[in-house]
Amino acid sequence: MDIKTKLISAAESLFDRHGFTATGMDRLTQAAGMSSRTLYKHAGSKHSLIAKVLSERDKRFLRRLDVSSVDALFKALEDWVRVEGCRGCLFLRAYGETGGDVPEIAEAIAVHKARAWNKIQEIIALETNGRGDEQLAEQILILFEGATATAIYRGADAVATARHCAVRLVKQAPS
Amino acid sequence: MDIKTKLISAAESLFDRHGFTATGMDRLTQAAGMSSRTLYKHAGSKHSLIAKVLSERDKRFLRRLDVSSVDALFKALEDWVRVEGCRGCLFLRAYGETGGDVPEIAEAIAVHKARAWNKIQEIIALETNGRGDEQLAEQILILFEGATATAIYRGADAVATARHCAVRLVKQAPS
DNA sequence: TTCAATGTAAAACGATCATTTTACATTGTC
DNA sequence: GACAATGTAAAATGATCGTTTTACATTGAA
Repeated sequence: MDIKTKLISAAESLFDRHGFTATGMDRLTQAAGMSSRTLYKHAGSKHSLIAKVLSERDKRFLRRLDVSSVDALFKALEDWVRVEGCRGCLFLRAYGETGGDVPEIAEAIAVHKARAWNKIQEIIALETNGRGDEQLAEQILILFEGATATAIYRGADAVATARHCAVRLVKQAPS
Repeated sequence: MDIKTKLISAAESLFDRHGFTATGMDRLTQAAGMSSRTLYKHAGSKHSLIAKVLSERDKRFLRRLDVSSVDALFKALEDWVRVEGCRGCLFLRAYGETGGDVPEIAEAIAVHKARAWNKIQEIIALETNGRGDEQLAEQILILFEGATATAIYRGADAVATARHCAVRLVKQAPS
């Protein structure tokens, strides 16, 4: 595996498991199997590493959400949670830990949330024959965020519940 | 104001604004206006202080949720967000930052989530003539968590959207 | 074969971490 | 008027933080 990929994926699991601030560079170098000199050559700084981790996760996550129905959207989230577990939205956690005060991190978060929101709007447009129902899309977004948060302590079943609820909302929408 | 109250309320706002791990004891003593000796006399340790902050927040938050309808429940959350702002559920953030590895913190989180879940079940029972509709209650829980998470980046309007959605779900439920 | 790139290992950097300690001032109470 | 409690101010603790540096090994291309 490419050394940069190895670093970012090791960092992602440590950040997810223990939090961003609580994860020190020592533990990071050890998990990535490289010297701190090499780590800094590739990452630049811890803040920059966090931003890179978030950008990679954004890509990986949205690749999974490449679907065209609300049902499939929540099915994809359910799969993600069952495979990767769930400790909450890593982007919102990064926001909470940094207070939104680190520009490159705040930017990565904003990009991800905008892309997810666009994806949901796109799916809603497909399912309602092109009507741009903002209200419905926001309801689906809230269910999506809610499923992610609730899955932390109630497991993947919460995502299934959100899925049924979301599908019903879409069915009831005027098309 | 009582010195312990002052400490815990200063700690709550710093933790909420900057995160738990990123907030150092120096900043804490300064904000609370007391020496570190006094702080440790009352708090015991940082972990214990975090647990106390969470317990106090649990009390304060659930006092606001002392209502008997789903509509009032989300109205209360909306008020909370408009008054206090929203950086996400402080309990889930504490879970994310500690990885659930600190027993006294994990316990405070579990207590809060159990109490909120019970409150929602109680309201659903009231609104459906005593039928214990677990599925509906979980949907409301997910909307509640989702509103809290979404409000971080979309503001209090997201809570209003969740509110309308929740009310509709309850109306459609068989009673 | 020599140069530049890319890596490791390990020490050093000054800052900050959570926590304890030392020394002292102010209380209210018996 | 002595005592215990409760507070402050500030230094010291040893550990750990993110980051840089020093010294050296390996490699592939010119």
